[in-house]
Amino acid sequence: MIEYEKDLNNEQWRVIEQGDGPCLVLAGAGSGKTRVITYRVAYLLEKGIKPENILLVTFTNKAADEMKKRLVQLMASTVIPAASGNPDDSTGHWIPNQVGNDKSGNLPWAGTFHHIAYKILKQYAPVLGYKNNPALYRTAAGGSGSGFSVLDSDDSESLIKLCAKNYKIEGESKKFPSAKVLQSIISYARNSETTINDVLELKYPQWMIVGDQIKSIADEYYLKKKEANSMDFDDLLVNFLNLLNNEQVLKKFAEQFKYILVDEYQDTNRIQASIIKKLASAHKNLLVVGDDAQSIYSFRAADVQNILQFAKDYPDAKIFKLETNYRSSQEILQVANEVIANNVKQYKKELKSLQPAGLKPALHPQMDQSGEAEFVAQKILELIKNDVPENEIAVLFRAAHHSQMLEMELAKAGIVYDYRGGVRFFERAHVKDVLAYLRILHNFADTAAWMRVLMHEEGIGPAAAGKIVEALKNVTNTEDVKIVGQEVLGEKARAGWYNFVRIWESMLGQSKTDASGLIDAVIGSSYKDYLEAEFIDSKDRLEDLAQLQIFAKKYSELEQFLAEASLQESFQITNNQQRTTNNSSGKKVVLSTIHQAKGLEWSAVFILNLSSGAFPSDRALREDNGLEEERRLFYVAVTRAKKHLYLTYPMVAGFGRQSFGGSDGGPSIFLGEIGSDLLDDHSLLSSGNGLVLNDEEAGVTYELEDHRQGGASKPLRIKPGSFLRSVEDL
DNA sequence: TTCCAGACGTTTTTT
DNA sequence: ACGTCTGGAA
Repeated sequence: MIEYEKDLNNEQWRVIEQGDGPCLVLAGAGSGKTRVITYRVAYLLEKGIKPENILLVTFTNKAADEMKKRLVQLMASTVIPAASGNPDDSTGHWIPNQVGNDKSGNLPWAGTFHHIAYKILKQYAPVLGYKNNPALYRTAAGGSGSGFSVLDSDDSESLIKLCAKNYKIEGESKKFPSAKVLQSIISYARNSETTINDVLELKYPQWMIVGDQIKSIADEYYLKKKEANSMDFDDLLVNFLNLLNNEQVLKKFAEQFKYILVDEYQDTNRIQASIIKKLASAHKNLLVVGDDAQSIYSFRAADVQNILQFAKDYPDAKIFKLETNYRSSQEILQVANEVIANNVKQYKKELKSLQPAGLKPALHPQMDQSGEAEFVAQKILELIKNDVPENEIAVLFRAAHHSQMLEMELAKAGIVYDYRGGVRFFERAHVKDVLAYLRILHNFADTAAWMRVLMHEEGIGPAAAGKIVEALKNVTNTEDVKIVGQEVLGEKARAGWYNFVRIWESMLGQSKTDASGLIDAVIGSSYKDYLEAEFIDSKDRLEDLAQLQIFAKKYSELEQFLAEASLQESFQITNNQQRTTNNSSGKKVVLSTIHQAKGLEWSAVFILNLSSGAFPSDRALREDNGLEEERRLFYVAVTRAKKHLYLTYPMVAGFGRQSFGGSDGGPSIFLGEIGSDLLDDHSLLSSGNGLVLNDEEAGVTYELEDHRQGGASKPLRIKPGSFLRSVEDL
């Protein structure tokens, strides 16, 4: 019998034991959802289901890794019959292989939608007409696969920019959406399975006038991608779905995946739901887990309707609710419950805490952003002194740049922190540069990569690079590449071209499958000189490239390496090491956007910048259902906290940036949705920049300094007992 | 055509 | 405050 039963409560156990057929699990925040999924998989394996017959889809790579890790741990301590894996001969215990090594067959397929799509498309893309220049493309080991490139959003944006050039001029009005906007319009349309017109109407009404042009650009972009033998993130999903429209392919995979589990179902979009429906069509053993209250990815076309309508899509679905919360005190949950109750479209859930009574969440307005940062730093020191470990403390914020002030303050206070977010490793310019060199070798038709590589050379700009790319289309062997530039370029650009040829030749001197060796060739070339000449931080950049090389060593196939780099996979570098300093314990306070904090928990959580304009962000409010989504975001933030929750906001907007992103003064409307009895409200007891109030001495008039306008600070007066929410109240 | 300097507007979130 | 874009000079 299963030994791990004792870890579970009844709610959870019922889900794990549920029989076959479609099933929806509404898992409230902190209800142990990850545990339920991993235990369910373990349970299936124990029943004798083979790993390759189980598909586990997660939303992020991080989540996939986490699940695999937990599964390995779980399985290591559990007796699994021979049918499902490789039992150790002597003990009969299942011996897990390395995490992520799914060739072992011991772990089920687990990954993001994009990852699973890539894995299958790698094999079947030729069916959809993707293929590399056969004269140039040779893979080492038998050459399966079509050698397509995966474009990340940067690449796709620059390709779109190329397409848009021709249409911009035609538009009579001077205004035209930027490549970035074009990309998000095109992408949103594909992910939501709607037309460009629909998207414009819904999200970008101001661009409806150029709808026809945008449509043409989208068509041209589609062709360009095809020509470049490339797929962007959306193509991975769309093509995967198309592939499943092929009877034979569908049969193979629908039969293979006897059990399908989808995590974070509330964050799936239309295409993803369609894919799942196809894959589950044969066996119908589909378990989706999610919390509609935590749907925070609508900007990626995530559609809450998927989870809200699950029972309609799968009429015989069983529905379970997990409402026991293991994480937070009742005081914290009450705040979360009360705020989320303002949302109309949702499943009603009442989170029940298992924790003993605790502290009320505290509200601490501060004079301005620096006061807020100072306050947080001081409180963190206090918490640490009271034996809350550093890694049990997190500061969460709406947008990445909200943390700037705080970072300075933490550094001053000597608090070590770990920043989640910022420019991700594979998105750093120099990393992308080097990858581009490898990409042109792997997929000769990869226009985006060629442009990137060529434009680094002196004298070669967009025009010259474009000419070369055009000419390369007629080239059929690697030797002829060298003479292309001579034919189409003018005097000035040629020197740059010869320089490129030198790099190209040194790459050809390496084995084509050896990513690490190829990176060597690039780092050893004039690219290094370029880095050293152009950037003060060239040392850091070269260090990054060394890291990239170490990472590359794990791969025996160039194709696999490049794909995983594009999909941001299996590579967690300690982000921005210069932003942290070493301390002996290695424990660090976490700074994170709320989005990235999903699924995590800390003993103490600060939520910054809860001011109107910043959170909910003005921008989001302009969208349909924007307010409800922001509210869910707030809900996610609050439910990360186990014991201590601090809410702060600056009463004055920062200098000079009132009109943008930052706060425009006054508290977030979400704070107003919390009953005052639920909060430990310090609105009258704030101590920030020059602001010292004490409401115990009622009857006195307090003086405080107004630091707005930078210069001469003048005293402000406030009557004791008045409700000070923002400086405008003064 | 490229390159540079100054103007501009800009920021939510992720695969 | 920063990165991207535009317009003009080389």
